[in-house]
Amino acid sequence: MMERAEDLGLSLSLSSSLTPRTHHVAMQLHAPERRFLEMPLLPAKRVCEVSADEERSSQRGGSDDEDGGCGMDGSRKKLRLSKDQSAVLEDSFREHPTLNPRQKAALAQQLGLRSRQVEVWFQNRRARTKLKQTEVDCEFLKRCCETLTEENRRLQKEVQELRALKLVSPHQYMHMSPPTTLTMCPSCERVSNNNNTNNNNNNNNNTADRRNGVEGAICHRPIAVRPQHS
DNA sequence: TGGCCGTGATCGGTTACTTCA
DNA sequence: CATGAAGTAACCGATCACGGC
Repeated sequence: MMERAEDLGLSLSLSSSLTPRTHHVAMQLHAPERRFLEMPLLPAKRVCEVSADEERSSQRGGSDDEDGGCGMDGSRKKLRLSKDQSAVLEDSFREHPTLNPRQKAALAQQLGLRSRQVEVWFQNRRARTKLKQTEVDCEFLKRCCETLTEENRRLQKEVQELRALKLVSPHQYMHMSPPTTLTMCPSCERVSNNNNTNNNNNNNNNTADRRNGVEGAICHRPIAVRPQHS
């Protein structure tokens, strides 16, 4: 039998390869099983307004009870999960950020919730995890931008100084060693020595990318190396 | 007591798949 | 058999709204 997407070690993040569609495809592989689990045992509508999702839920959930948590006046009554319930859901989420119908039903039964509630909890959890991750990524990129701006400022200043030196003292300029500061990428810290070549740079790339993890993926620029004087 | 925040619930849209004419 | 429309299920982002602080 095919493995579920969540069983393949895929996790939710901005860079995750687990797209909704790929996961959906995985879920679809369980279609017969799903149809069995989702037999409408209690198709009756509730007294209060029934939304499209809720209606789907009552058709899908099967064993869901009738109490959707809304009063006779149609007002929402907010459910608060207990600490134990939250802990179980969190553990389960860490294990698989998405649930197949069987897992959802089992979890719902274990916690005494409707499967729709478990489903909503996971949807909200995924959305809010992604939001947090976006904030973290944003902060990281902001810092990167600041660092690069500062580096750029410094390098421009250095270029200015070198140009000035070239005008004032061409002989000294021609015989000075290349500035090492121009041979290191500030974001991925790839360093090349003065007699390096592009091949050396490429050899360093993989190592640097591995070392830096996500950060290594930020830098796609060629390393700025001052041309050697002939 | 009003504002803020965390969070459960809802809404509307998208996509992939199935069924049927 | 191929095909397009309709139906269904699952998911998502945005938002609402309750309840605690």
